[in-house]
Amino acid sequence: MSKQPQQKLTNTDQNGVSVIQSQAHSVANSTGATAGLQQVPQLVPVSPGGGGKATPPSKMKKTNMDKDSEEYRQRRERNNLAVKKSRMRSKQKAQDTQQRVNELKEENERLEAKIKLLSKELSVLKDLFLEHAHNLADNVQPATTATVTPGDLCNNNNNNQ
Amino acid sequence: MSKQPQQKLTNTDQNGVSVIQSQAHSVANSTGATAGLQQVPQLVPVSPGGGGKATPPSKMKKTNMDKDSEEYRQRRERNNLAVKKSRMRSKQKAQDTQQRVNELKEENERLEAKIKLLSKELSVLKDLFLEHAHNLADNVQPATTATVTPGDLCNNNNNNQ
DNA sequence: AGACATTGCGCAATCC
DNA sequence: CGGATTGCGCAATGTC
Repeated sequence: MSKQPQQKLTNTDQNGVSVIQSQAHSVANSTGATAGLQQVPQLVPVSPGGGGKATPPSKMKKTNMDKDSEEYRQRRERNNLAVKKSRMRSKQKAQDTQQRVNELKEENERLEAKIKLLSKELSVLKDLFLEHAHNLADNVQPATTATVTPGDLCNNNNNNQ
Repeated sequence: MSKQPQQKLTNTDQNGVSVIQSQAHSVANSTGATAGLQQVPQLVPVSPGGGGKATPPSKMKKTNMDKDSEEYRQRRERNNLAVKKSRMRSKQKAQDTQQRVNELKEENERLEAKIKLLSKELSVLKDLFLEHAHNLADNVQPATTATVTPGDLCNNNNNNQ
């Protein structure tokens, strides 16, 4: 959804002239408001100084900065594609991460439940032992007076998944 | 640190046609309105004759798409700000999510360790219990196959992923 | 050194 | 009307 008028000429290469249609109007270009004020200092590959490394042909940067250049267009298109891909991946990753959080949260709950269960079991068992110790100490042997039914301890571990 | 001068230059015709306009002008750059960089001046010559601009009931769409329009520039700037903010937030959120994953993973390990411990404890106690039961059984009825204690039901807690 | 990947940013459409 | 989102293209930069 969210479709917007956008022409996606997937011109898979094609030498010769075409595609590039230039519509003259809409001259909106130069940053009008910015009446060419102080421009940010552009970092320049200066360095030669005292004969440093071999400064390669210090030509102008990209002699063909011409947007008309076919090569330029080609590069742009490629980059646009790459950008799209990258963003898609990024988004996907974020989504995955979010999902991971959910999964981990779920598992955490599960584990905590299990801990609770085990703790309870342990507690019961310990009580049982204590009680028994009592009985022994009292020199009494009422067989199973207490509610010592091992069954309670055994019917557990019912969690799966 | 990665600040780069940048220039804007976009054109997307409302028609949906990607207009490629080429203007072989010099590489005049401007507007470095990049994050927290100076670049304060940004005023356009105020409209002469005061500002009694009555919003014309324009039926036409965007008659004033003029980039020169002060209003336009203002809107753009505002939007740019909003965009920046939004993106910042988005990024922050992603980061937080990632961190959450890490935290959850850590906690998970912690919980699992605890489970392991509890399980072990439980196991030991149960064994003790069984042993004791055996003793009792031996005293009461020395049957050979009397080892049919409920233990069989209990030796289970050893399953974890 | 060329190609693809990332990233910051501006623009415009759209959502709310 | 105005901020918030989002898709997209551009250019600088990073990485291989």
